[in-house]
Amino acid sequence: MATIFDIAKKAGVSITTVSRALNGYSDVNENTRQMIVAIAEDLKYYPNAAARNLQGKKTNTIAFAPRLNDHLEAEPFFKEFTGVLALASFKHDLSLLVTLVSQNRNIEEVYRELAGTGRVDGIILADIRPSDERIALLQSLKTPFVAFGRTQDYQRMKYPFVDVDGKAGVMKVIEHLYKNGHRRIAYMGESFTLTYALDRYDGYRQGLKDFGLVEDPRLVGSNLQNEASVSAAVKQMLALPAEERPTAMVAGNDYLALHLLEVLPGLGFSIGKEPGQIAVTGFDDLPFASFLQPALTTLRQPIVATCTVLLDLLTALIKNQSEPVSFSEPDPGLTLIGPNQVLLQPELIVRASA
Amino acid sequence: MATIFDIAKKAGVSITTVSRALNGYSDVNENTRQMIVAIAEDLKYYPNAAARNLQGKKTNTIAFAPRLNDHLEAEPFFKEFTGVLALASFKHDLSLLVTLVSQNRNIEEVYRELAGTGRVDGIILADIRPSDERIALLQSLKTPFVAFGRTQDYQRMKYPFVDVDGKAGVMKVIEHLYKNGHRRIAYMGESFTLTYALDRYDGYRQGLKDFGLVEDPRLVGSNLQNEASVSAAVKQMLALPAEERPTAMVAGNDYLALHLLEVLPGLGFSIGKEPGQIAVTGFDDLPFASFLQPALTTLRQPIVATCTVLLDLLTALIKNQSEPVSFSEPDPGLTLIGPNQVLLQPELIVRASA
DNA sequence: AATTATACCCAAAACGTTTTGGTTGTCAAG
DNA sequence: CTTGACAACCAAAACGTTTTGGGTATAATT
Repeated sequence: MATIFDIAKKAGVSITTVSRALNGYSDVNENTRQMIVAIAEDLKYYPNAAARNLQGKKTNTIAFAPRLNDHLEAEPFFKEFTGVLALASFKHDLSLLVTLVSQNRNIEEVYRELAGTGRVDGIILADIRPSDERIALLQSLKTPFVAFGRTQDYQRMKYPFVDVDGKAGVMKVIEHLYKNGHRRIAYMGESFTLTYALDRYDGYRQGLKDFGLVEDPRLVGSNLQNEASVSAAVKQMLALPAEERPTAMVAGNDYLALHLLEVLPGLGFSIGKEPGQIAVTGFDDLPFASFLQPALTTLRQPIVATCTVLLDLLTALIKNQSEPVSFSEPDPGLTLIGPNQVLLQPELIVRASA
Repeated sequence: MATIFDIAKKAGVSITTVSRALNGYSDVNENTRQMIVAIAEDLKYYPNAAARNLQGKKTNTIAFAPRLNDHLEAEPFFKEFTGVLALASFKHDLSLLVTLVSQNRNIEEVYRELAGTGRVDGIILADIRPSDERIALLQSLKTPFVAFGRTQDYQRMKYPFVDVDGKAGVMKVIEHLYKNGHRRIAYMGESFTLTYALDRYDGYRQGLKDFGLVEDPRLVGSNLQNEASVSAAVKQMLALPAEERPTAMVAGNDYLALHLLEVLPGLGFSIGKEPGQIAVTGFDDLPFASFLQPALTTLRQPIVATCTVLLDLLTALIKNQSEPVSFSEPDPGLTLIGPNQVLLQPELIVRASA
């Protein structure tokens, strides 16, 4: 690999001049520059990223460092999200460093290593919990970062994030179901360790309240993560006396909804919006949702918009523009709920299942 | 950020000793080491990655640098693949640097930058073409790399790769169709710039030949990439006299098959394996394939096995074990067709559509 | 008592850049 | 003829590690 020294020798100038020529400084003669550039091309010179970094230059790389969930229920969403984020980064001319963080590993260590040691210019967090140590850590490290999701104390902590309004989303679902005549609506929830899961459940409770329904604990499943647990929860609910059974089931994500579609027919229940059928809804609108049988009524998570805004925020922070930025893809469902704190609305996609 | 100097000062030793203590060398007293480790923890010291790199140390990072396709037909596969690769890298304790390479950008530049400048320990290529400049380039740079897919001259070039045997796969499909009575089988192909696409088409031709069928150019679509082009091709084929029409359509990937499922009913044709219906097959077995209506008969691409083997090969190369390695997930469908050249068999998944 | 071995430590070089704080020479203005 | 401005260049420091090639005690061996 050719270095700046090789070029300097060949050109008969100092390495300073080579560096400045290549970086477009004005204090080098145009002829000299052209000669240097020609030699650099000839030698196939490309600057060593590590050396450049060590000088505190930008890496043009951002990290995506989600905490890995033990249950891989969220894996399809992870793949979708990562893919979209990679494409979005590409549009900003950034590389994406994907570093998964295992649960049991020392969280602080991982993020300090990412933040403080010149590997990346900024970090995107995901899988935020109601109370998440990582926020304060990254703030103290003064690394540009944006979270996908928020903690409970987001107002006080004033960190930048993008979140999808799961609560409002599920409330829309409840409204939809209520208007279709449903009065006994069950909630099939995932593990409640992450904020978004709680948020969606919150939407369920608020939705019921708004329509004067009371929450029946027997109609709430939690910590569901695979077909077995869904099946168990469903059986319990459907063992209730006919008039106490749910007529609709709101799932915390598309995968749980998918399991419902698999389990219910086996128990002799039909799924759909007709009277006598059980209505089922999901959350995310993953690519398979529209192909399910019946097609799944769900909330579409605006993944592309999310990634776009995440990157808009992060690149602004990296450039040290602490002021709120304007977004490259302004969205009707976008609200600024604080400085650099963005809330996006999921879209209710009504299909055949509810 | 604390540096090695801060620790040295506090401990009253030289930076050499700090470095060696932290890196587990034997020439430092156990008491000294413990003191140094304690101070390091206290100061929340984490070594600067750039500095370490500059010394030629490993980065524990590998790059995934696919060439971006202009048509995004392959996008769902890209997402799936990237996600699985990230998870696989995680299991090897590696970070994954995703760098998309745009078509029009100077290819050489990108890969030289990745390879020569200490950002990553190795590279995974994808979207290989029959003749692909990148292979020779990376070989000349002496960077560890593995390709997903192969060039035409893979025997001569002797570079490591993992490929899925698209030719054998499609041949299996043809056999399946033939045995179900089909004699007029159409092929709906994507753009043929990438090797795998040609390979699949090759399987189609060979399959026909094996069963004594002759290829009818009117039954071959190429360069299909969206619903419109699929629709046009289909209409042309179905405008043929009844006895010359295809009774089965083999698509080059699941997305094209999906388009077929959308287009055919609108033209008054039913899809399935019954006489009178048109049989449709895909390739990839993306997550949605089983949910299509009718469920798609397709070839399952072993993405997890592919990524596992890619990483087995790459980590071995990084460790300088040029010898073929043993694979952590030995697969029945795995063949070693050359040193470090692995071929995996796709699995025929028969569902309702054919 | 002199030599050798061993344990422990360190100064300086090296990695390849960018940045700092100059110097030198030329030309125009005074 | 002097001064100042400007263009063009450069030596050295800096970034934070690891590695090289030692050194200096102390203990063990002759």
